[in-house]
Amino acid sequence: MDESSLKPGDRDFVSALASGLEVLQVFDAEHPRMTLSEVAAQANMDRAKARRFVLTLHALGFVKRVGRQFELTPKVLQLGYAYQASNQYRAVIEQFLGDITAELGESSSLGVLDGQDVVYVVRSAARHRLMAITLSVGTRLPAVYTSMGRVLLSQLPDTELDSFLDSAELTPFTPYAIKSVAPLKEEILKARSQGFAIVDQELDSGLRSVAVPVYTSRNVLLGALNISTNAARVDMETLMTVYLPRLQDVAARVRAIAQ
Amino acid sequence: MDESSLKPGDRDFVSALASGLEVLQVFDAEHPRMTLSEVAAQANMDRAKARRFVLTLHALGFVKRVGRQFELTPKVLQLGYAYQASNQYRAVIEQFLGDITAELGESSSLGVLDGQDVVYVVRSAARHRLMAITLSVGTRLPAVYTSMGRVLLSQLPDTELDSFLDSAELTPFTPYAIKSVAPLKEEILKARSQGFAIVDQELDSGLRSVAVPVYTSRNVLLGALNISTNAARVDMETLMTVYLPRLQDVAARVRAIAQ
DNA sequence: TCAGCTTGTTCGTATTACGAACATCCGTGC
DNA sequence: GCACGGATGTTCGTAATACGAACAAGCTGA
Repeated sequence: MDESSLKPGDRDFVSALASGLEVLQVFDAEHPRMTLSEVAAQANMDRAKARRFVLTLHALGFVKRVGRQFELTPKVLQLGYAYQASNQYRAVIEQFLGDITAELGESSSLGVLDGQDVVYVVRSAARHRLMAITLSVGTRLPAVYTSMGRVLLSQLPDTELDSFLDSAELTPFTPYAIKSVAPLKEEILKARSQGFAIVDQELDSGLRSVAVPVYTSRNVLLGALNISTNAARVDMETLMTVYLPRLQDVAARVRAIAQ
Repeated sequence: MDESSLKPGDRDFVSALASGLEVLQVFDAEHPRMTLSEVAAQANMDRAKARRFVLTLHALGFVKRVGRQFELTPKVLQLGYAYQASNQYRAVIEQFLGDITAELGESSSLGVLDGQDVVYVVRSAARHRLMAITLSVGTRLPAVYTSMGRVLLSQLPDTELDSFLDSAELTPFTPYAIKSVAPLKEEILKARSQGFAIVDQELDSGLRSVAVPVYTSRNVLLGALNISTNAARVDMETLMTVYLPRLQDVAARVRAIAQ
């Protein structure tokens, strides 16, 4: 089978499926419920076409109707379930992350690389934080501006890393954010030699995080573990001397059990 | 717009989307990765057809190829993200559930009704439990055999409850499980009058759980909160005198903040 | 009440998805 | 090493499916 993906317009590309998934994905945090016309506008699609997809998703149970508006049903969670269930170490990682949160009072996550983004796969949220970090499983953030992304990129072979950096779009979120490829690559190579990555207020002001890679005992990369903190509360020294060793401890314990 | 859903074969039903989603859903805990032929067999679909859908999902980034096999990518988590993000009280409920887990050392969840099932929407897993309860967000379990399901059913109007029970399939999982509709309805009505439901070893041997409904201050049902325990470790009295009040406390606190 | 805008729906047909059949690959046994 | 059979990969004629222009119905504000 040819390695390169087929494209829209190819005979084997089912454009109706692509359009239907496009419709499913226009429901987002900003648009949790919409009329048919709003769906069509968001999806940049003919109204009659959007109608068919919404009605089909409704018939399949993925969308429900409230008056003239539509919104997703919990059945959509099932679409991600197999991915979650296929990670056999997910439950134990969740437990370890919960330990971190219980002990340090910080949010902690497992993320994986997906295209240009990091996707949150497991998450243990800190409690009683006024400065809320609003993330959930499935959230995607640009890899280049997250500690997890940087540490995962550092584990790529050079050719893959260079290829990634060639096509990386650097759109700074804060004044602190890296703006060009050369310093970014330095940070990634630094993460490689250190075995961890710290990102300080590059994704959002006040957001400081540290991440380490987590491997199985057979050296298969499971993802990156991180702790997210508030820069006003946690200084760099605490991050390095308390939080990082904690992460490294968890990564080692996962490695000891994960084949 | 007609309230009754359209059916396969109707002109407005996009069968290609339905088939594509069917293919996406044959990846499950038992079949996390499959060849094209295996996908076709699981989906009960012509091989060439399954190929087109798998190739399209691959082109869209939802599926990746490993040799001759295909598996889901973390991008599928994005399909559920909007549902999660649209629940504006999710983060705070997650925090409260985390408190329960920290305090009692038990798993705690928020679930909602979806068809005949309860779907886990928020989950805080207990740590260091040898008797593992393997669930994740997106997991579906039969409403009639779960405490959350029973308590959610108890909040339905009578006509809806009777309609649900008319079509309910009772397939007992354990010797303790209710086998017919009359005693089930009694349990549900009991849950309605008590304001909570307890299910004891009906879903799985050793699994004991208690659930309460959680409402907003405007009396909109958000779902059910539960605590799952091991019957060998937690007796009924502790469940009633320690765990249940804890749940009711959380439900009240959610109500106080949730509009 | 009426007009204008939005939402809901229909149906002729262009285009798309279908599957039978052919092509290629891989693993096993001699 | 080679042949064979089964599994996997792909093509292409065409049946049928999805498309969108246009009509129908509903809603809201003046």
